[in-house]
Amino acid sequence: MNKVKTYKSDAFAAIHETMSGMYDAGVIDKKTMHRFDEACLTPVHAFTATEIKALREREEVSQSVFALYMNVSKDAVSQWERGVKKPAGPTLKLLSLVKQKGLSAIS
Amino acid sequence: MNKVKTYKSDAFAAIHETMSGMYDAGVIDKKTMHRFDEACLTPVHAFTATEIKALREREEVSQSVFALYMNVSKDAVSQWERGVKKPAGPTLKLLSLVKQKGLSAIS
DNA sequence: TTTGTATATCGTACCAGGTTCTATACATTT
DNA sequence: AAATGTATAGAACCTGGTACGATATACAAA
Repeated sequence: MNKVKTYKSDAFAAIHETMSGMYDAGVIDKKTMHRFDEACLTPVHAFTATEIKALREREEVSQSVFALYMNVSKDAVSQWERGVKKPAGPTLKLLSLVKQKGLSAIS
Repeated sequence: MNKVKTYKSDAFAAIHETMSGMYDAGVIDKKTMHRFDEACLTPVHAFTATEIKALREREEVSQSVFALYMNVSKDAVSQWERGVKKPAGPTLKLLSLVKQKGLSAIS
């Protein structure tokens, strides 16, 4: 974390570089830098079955196509929307990305 | 899939809208439209343990921070890089996104 | 009407990925 | 010397995701 990362030019990159510079300059410590990384992440909250279905229908795709984007089976999507299985971990992360940035964010 | 989606203005959106228009006009059928959706997705290939470690080090973050981005435990990242566990499904999708667009793509 | 396609539900069963816990080791920091 | 950050290691557990059918509906075309 000592070097300044080579980011694509977006808001996040700019802020991160600024923070990295502050760390390099000794203005903030590693712990703060770590907490900053946490703060930068999109919050990953749980999704209810109906929320997932609403999200998919907002994107106007079928369960099959939605499954393709998420890289899961169509059965998985069906089970999410019926409350049979509850997505977690990386799956929640993907759902959060779609909710906040749209399907194109993960295409 | 009948209506044209309200996309953010990027290349993918433009192409997708064009394709949707072609579908609405009857130029292409549903099957083609579906195959188009597949083609638009970033290919999700498997990752070896060393590839994952190299990817993380390219982004210059620790296993803990990388785990935060992926929304998994730090142990999970460690297991990936040692070949103990092999990520699949949604996890592979996230790794692919990071590889092709950088960590900022999933922040 | 009949046929075919696309979509979605339902049930079963299985596998393995991810979690949690603990312990160890090393380098850096204070 | 003590504390912290990073990474490895192994074990047991749980459940998410997969795969296989079968069923049902809606809609368009033959």
